[in-house]
Amino acid sequence: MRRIPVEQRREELIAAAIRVVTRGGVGALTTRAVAAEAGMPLGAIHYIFASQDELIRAVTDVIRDEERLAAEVVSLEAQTIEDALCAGLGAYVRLVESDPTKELAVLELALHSRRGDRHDTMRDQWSGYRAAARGLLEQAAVRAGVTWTLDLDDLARMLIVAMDGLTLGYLADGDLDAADRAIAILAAALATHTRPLTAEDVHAH
Amino acid sequence: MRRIPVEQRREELIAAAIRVVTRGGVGALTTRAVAAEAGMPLGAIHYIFASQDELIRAVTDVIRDEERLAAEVVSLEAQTIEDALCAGLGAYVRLVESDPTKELAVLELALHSRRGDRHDTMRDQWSGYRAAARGLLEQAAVRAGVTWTLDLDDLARMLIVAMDGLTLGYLADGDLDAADRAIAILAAALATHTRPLTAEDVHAH
DNA sequence: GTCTATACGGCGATAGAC
DNA sequence: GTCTATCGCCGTATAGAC
Repeated sequence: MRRIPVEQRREELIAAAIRVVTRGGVGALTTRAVAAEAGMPLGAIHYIFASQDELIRAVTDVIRDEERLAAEVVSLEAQTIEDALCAGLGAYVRLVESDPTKELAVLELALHSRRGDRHDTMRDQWSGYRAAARGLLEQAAVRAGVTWTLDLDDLARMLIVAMDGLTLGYLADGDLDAADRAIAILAAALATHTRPLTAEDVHAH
Repeated sequence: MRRIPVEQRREELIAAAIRVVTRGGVGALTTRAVAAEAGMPLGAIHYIFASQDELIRAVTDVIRDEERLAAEVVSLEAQTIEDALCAGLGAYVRLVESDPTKELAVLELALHSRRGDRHDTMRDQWSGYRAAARGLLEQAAVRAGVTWTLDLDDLARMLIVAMDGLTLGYLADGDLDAADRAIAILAAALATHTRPLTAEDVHAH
């Protein structure tokens, strides 16, 4: 073990912690469990992370970045805004379906960070989600040749509200069909707030 | 203490547990903390609840019933569907605003119950929320003299999706104005799916 | 029936051996 | 720099005193 550089060891510990928290929830995220999962001695954690709380913080940050990355990968081939939104939200729900406990862990970590003196962590996390959503909305509009008629930040917030709600709803009953119906209603509603691009819009750019 | 009937003691313990979990989260919901909060000896818990898990389950159930009750109390004086939805959702978000840590605890408990062998608990809880939402939608429609043009269960699900998302969003950044703007978008969208009552509708009843 | 005292294990953290 | 041994704390659960 002596030769492993600190940075790699740090990453391995975080990866192990993510597996642990995914499997057993925040309550199971203990230093002992992480060390065992990573195949490292217990003490290894404490000269990389000053405390358990610092480890949890690092895990939360990594998961946030992973999720943001996943969102940016979504490529929307659909032509209309409504189809694009249906496809995007549908893909997201199926991501939750493919690994529900992971999403459960994300929510648990977020709520955990909201407690105590780390309100900022959750604020930043959701702020990042909304920024990603805003980017997707812009991209979809360009592709469909339309422009949004409501404030983009408000629409992005609406989209994240929907994703959060869909996540909780799916975790509760696992009803994928019902989620799709809710998505259809929502996509149609958001698509209402677009209009075709005019020459002036193009010029304004 | 000898004279206190079991039922009352049970209720006091649950009330104490709710205070504890509201204050410190699921992680703080320990038998010692609850006993101290209730001013009872540690042992008192274990001949009322077989285990800590049973106590947590009881707490979850009580909170679920409380929330359902709160939802049914909402009286909508607004005349149009859109106003009624705005008022109802606005009132809900302000309930979250008035006691964020309580709502945080509700979510933590739900996610906690979803882990392990109690998937049913969260399913039933959300099912109850949707039933209440369905009732509110029906009531609001009657008052406004309209009828819904989409499946009521789907609309009710949409409403709960929105409430869950709004809750998480508000907990993240505490932006009440932004929540109101999202609510306005949503209320307008749902109001789209109504039409005025006709003579046939009245007759059908 | 009610409560005390305690057993037992898992936890985070650290001092000190290698 | 790396790991082991251990401390003190806190959790659940229970055996037995009142």
